[in-house]
Amino acid sequence: MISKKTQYGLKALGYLAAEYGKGPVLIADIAEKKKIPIKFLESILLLLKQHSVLESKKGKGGGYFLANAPKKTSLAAVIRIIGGPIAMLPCVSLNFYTKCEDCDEVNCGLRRVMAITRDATLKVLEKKTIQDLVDGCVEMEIGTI
Amino acid sequence: MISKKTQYGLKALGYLAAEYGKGPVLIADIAEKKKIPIKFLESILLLLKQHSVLESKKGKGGGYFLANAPKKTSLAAVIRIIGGPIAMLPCVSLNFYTKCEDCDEVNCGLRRVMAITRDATLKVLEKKTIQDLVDGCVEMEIGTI
DNA sequence: CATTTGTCTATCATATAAGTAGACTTGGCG
DNA sequence: CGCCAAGTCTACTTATATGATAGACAAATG
Repeated sequence: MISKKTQYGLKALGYLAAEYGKGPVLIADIAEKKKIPIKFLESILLLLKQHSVLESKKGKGGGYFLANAPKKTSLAAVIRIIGGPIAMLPCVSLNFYTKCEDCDEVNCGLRRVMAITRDATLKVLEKKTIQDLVDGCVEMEIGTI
Repeated sequence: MISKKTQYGLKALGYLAAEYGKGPVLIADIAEKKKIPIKFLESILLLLKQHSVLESKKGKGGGYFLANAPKKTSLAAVIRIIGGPIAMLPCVSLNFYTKCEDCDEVNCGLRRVMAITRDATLKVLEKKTIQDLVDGCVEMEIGTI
């Protein structure tokens, strides 16, 4: 289970993806449309900005907007920023690895299985981007037709 | 991330899988070998027994043992018993579904992606069993040679 | 310079996780 | 029968994470 925080962050990004190219979007606007507590959302957006997923503009006419095209940011990246590790165990995490006390990692059966699980999950989350979070009809891959 | 509790449960099952067919195993034995706080382990094993994953025998010569052959119990089943949902969001959980307030599930982009992720994860966890948790050399699939 | 908007710090409430203690029950065995 | 070895159950305790809120501060626009 991902935290509410991560969920809120992903929803907000989906909204910003839909508004991409239309200039800054108000925090209050996102909060209302996506039904997210505004002060909580503030901290999430700030975090995403600090990790270069978002950019912002202050003052009148300001707001938040995606730092890059929606397709450029994977869901895995976002989840790692807000929610931390994607793997089910610290000892199989690629980005948040911590050594497993009390077990020989080389022979650990649990570790072996969890590594496989991680790969399967990541295969999806690395490929999907915040473009895929846009609500409504499924976005077609136009490609280079 | 799965909880320590789930992790302990899986490790314990891995140990019991290795001892399968050799009669009851003491809680204290599992706790020592797998370095799990004994009282904590007690409650986990009891929970697994209540869900028919384990059986136990009381009194002298008693202990815990698998209710079925190691291959018969999937990791998904165990994780659901101890740790709850496998999906990343309640609204895409197959076994612990709760309706998503504040969002139209049909059109929710996040939900769509999380359902795909869940499928990828489950494909592994439904297939792997506690047989796969046995430490040491990778178990070969002998099959019906 | 005043208003709008994002930024930052601090705090709080609650829930969950993790672990501990001790009494109770069951069953084997002499 | 009666002891002892095991699992069973109840009740806490403590630590940490989560979710949320309030308010002061800083920057940019017009």
